[in-house]
Amino acid sequence: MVTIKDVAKISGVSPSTVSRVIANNPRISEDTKKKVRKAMKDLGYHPNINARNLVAKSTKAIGVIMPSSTNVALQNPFFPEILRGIGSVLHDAEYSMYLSTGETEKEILSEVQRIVYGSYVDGVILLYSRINDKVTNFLREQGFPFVIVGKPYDFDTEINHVDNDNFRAGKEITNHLIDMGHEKIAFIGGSRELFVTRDRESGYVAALNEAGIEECDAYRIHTEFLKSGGREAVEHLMSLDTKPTGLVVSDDLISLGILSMLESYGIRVPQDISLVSFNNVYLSEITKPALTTVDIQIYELGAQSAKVLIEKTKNKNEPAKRIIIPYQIVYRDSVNRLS
Amino acid sequence: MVTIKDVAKISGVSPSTVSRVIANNPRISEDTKKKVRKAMKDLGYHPNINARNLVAKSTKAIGVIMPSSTNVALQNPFFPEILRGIGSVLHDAEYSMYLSTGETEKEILSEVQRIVYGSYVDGVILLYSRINDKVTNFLREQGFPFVIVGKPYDFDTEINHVDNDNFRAGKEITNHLIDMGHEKIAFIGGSRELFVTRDRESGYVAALNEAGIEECDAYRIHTEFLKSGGREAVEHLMSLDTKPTGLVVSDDLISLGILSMLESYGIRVPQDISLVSFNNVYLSEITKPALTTVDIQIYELGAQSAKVLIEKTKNKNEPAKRIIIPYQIVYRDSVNRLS
DNA sequence: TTGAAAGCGCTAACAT
DNA sequence: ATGTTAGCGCTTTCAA
Repeated sequence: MVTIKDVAKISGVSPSTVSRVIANNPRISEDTKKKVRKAMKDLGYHPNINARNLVAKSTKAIGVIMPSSTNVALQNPFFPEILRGIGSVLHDAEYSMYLSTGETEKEILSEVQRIVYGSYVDGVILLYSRINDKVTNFLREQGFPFVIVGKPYDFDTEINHVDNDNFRAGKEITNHLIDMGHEKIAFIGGSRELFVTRDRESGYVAALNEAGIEECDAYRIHTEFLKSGGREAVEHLMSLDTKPTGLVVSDDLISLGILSMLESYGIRVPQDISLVSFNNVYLSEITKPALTTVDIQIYELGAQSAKVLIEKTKNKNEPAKRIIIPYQIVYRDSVNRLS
Repeated sequence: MVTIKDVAKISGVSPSTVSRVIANNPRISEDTKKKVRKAMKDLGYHPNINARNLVAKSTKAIGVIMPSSTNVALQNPFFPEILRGIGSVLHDAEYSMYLSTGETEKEILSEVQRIVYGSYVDGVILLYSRINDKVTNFLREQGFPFVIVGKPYDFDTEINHVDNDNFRAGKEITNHLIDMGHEKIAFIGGSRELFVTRDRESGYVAALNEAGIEECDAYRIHTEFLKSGGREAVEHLMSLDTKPTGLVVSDDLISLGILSMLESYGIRVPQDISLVSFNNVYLSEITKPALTTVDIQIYELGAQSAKVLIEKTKNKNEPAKRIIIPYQIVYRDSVNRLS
């Protein structure tokens, strides 16, 4: 391994001068810089990150916590896309990304403790937000820089987070259905533990209320992701006396399952029932019909969270931020006007 | 920060003894170990990874290179799943994972050089395999431990790789179509640059040949992923005088697009045309119809590659391995017997 | 079984 | 503008 000393020897300066050249210290003459840089190149020198981190007490690395699990919901294309957003910002800032996947909360917590205590990273991005999350609590207690993609279950003025206005989005997309003449509108959401689900559902309820449409419990369904859940939801809805003519579904992935179930039942979208959903994952474009859905800008969600976190790691006094990424409704073919 | 010295002071031993306790050195008496461990716990001591790496000249970390890009193909659920497989093995081995995403080959190369030269990681997993890849070349020249998920374009006896037998899989799934009475079978694949595409296609061709079915160029289509590509493929195929009755599609994601296009044309699957594909991403279960597809065991692909790589980093003399993960055909509803 | 001392590669006062 | 020195937290000879 080529060290700073080798470079120093070859270029006839001291190690500290080499170090200063690396840091591009302005008090080093251009001449020496040139000389040293040449030596670095000739020798193929690259700084050893561990030595540097040791003294700098900073790693220029961010930990990303991705709740992996056998649950297929986490095979969501959401993740590669948000990683892409994070990665892009980190790359520009010359930070690295440290990815932790863990199945259980306990596993995740011990991972996080390891990387925090061991100075692996300067900050952490949480790609999930659960009610009463131990990881969040730990990070908070440690005063360690972190940011949540989504909404913290508590202390939301103290905790950095990047989110959409899911309430408003839920309301707006429901209103779209109402504007198109629908009144019997059902909501199909994922786990109630997740804030996204709750917020989107509240928006849905608010829209109904404002429009003077009575909401009914039978129209609000929570399902685990995908196939089986989709089946139950559709079966339940279709067993009702007054069947809905519109569906607000809280995730494109769930919509896929629903779409498939509806087809089994010979119910056509949008002719027989209209459907809107959330995320605008690329899949929503290639379903039949293509989905009218809320584009939540996943990439941006990732990019902004990385940006906020880096600021925070650089300046511990940076106040906690809440960043709301604007959404946009993408109108496609899954909604019909009810005449 | 609590250091080894603090622990030493509290427990009344020397720093080196503490270090030995951490390493669980057998020559330290159980008594001292107990004493030291208590002190570590009381103080909340955690080893500083950078200091350790610096002297150990090993990081117990693996770099994973994920070709991110705006190309939606990379929003493939394949990635979260393979990361899950890798993460699980790394976690058990107490390794950490560095994730690098890069848009261009140049960007990826410089990332890889940075983490290799800077001793960020002990080894690298490449989540892609391109023809004449600079990154592969670099790693090979450096003699740096790495493994490719897929097939190396060259030196495949010298390079660790974990792959499926895509040729055989392609042949077998095509044979399934043939067994079901199909003769006019088309192939729709992704980029020809990718070995997966090539191998699966070769398998398809081999099956036709063995069955004495003449292959024709008009039946072999290569498309970029998803929507637009799917459209062209279907339009082309349906403009033919003798339209195919069977389709071998090289990726579930492409199949989704194709399915959607076919439906636009009023062509029913499997009544009018049968379709088989590859990967068995969870989506293939919730399409209408559910897809008959090759389960390539994505999780296993990731887990095994991590395993091989860790072995290699621990023992540089470990010979290069080629690991073939068995596949399995999952029969669902997208194929009809032709009578 | 334990301690003392050196050193991993780098940065950052403090000198000059 | 550059060199000298100390030290980051840890592991590992070498000595006892």
